[in-house]
Amino acid sequence: MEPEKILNISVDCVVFGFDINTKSLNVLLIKRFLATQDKEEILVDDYVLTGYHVYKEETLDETATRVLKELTGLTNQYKKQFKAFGDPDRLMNPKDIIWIKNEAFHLRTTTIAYYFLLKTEDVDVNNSKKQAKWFPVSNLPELGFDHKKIILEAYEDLKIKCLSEPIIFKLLPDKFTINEVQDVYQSILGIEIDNRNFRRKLINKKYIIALDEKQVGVSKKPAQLYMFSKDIYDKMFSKNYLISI
Amino acid sequence: MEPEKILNISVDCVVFGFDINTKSLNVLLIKRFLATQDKEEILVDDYVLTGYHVYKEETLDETATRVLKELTGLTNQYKKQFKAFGDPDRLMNPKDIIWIKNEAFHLRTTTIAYYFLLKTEDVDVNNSKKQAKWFPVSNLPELGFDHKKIILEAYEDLKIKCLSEPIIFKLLPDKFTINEVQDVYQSILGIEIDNRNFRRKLINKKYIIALDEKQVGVSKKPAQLYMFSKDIYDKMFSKNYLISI
DNA sequence: AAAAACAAACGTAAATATGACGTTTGTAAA
DNA sequence: TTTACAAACGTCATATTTACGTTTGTTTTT
Repeated sequence: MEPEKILNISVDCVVFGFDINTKSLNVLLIKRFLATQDKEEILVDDYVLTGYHVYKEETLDETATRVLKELTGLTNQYKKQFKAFGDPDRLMNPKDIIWIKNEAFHLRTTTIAYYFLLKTEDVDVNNSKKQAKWFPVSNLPELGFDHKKIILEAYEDLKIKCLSEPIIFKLLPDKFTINEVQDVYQSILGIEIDNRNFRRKLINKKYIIALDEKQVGVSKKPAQLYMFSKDIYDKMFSKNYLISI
Repeated sequence: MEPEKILNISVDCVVFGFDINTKSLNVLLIKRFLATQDKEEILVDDYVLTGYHVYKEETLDETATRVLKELTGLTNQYKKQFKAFGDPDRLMNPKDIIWIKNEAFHLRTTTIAYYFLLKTEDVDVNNSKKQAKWFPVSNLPELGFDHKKIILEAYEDLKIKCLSEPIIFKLLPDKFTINEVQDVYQSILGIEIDNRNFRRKLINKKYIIALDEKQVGVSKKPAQLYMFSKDIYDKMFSKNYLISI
């Protein structure tokens, strides 16, 4: 006889980090643990996203924020809820059978998936209790559960979204060079962009502000630093949508 | 003492229908019923989205498809899962207290929200058991629960998405005129578009095919009919994203 | 001190797209 | 026939894009 199913809601977080040195878009993953009925923890040789079930008095957003903080120590990072995954058979692992009075119940876990955008340099990977590690999106390790699917859907969403909103700057430090912005686009979209045209286009945006500062400590001509002005951007697009039908 | 909470997962559907005659983007809503503890049904004087809880062996997509079919009889319509709503206090109504052995439990319902795109003319509103009715997005009635919020978030998503993907054609018959396409954009985005420029732009798209047919039964010069070729569109954008950084 | 290396930054010309309009055309109804 | 009117076509100035070539300003090497 099939065990009864008990509902469970969790949040899973795809943490995207851009590495400005290797020019690579990465995902932060942890080693997978299996908890058996006896609460013993067994390390399995693959990686998973971090997630947790939603607490009783918590909103979904709050769960995501909490999960990120526990993993990275960071708060106030850009996050987006992009998809819920709730197939009845999306399970799972021995932990998903719970025992009530000697009767087995299957947990059916629906997960609300979020992605975060931040800089790899902001995360102290070694300080984490969780054996967290960065992997390039283009070269993911073996992944547990349906987490590969979740990462790829987050990535697709990011690709589309970064073309219609200036979220790219969440992956860069406050002060950046034109070429660094180009690096992010190239890395996310997997394309080559002509630097001269890209440069002109970006500099002409009103919301890209040239600072009175240049790079320091580089062994070539140091590049001009810029910042992104959210204020100006918001004013420009407050009412009208960019029409490019 | 606070009653314990029991989890529940539902799907709610925002059914968008374009009315080609009134040139209006509408939402299909039903009168709200309240089921009390005694299973008596009380009609409340506001409207709600249609939704239902997710069956035991159902995927979320299947639930959405089922809900749409029960409401409209239609299958194979464009649908998109756009957001999960799961605030702990997002409910509620008397139905959301359930009684187990004289003990009250609160249902905490997380809803996975979908929107559908179709033509109002495809739905026989009167045939529906549910007292379904179309309302313009710009003039919604009093809405129950957090359904106004859900509709508005669906609408925002649609506005952005229709500028980056050709989903607009899901709101139109297979054969349409240029002006009808313009009507849909104007209605969704709430803007005026210059007809001469719009026309030129649209006709130049390779995936807009002129048919050997014209409108019939109109009392003015009958317009040329066109169709959208998904094949051609997919080939054009199969690999590369439209870069407009 | 001069030269080399090299990314940063600037420049240009042709092709294409856009925005803001005016004009013609084809059909049904008067 | 004529009229009404949306459908459909046309034009021109400006802006944007594409595809390249060239110069500049540091640091490192000679």
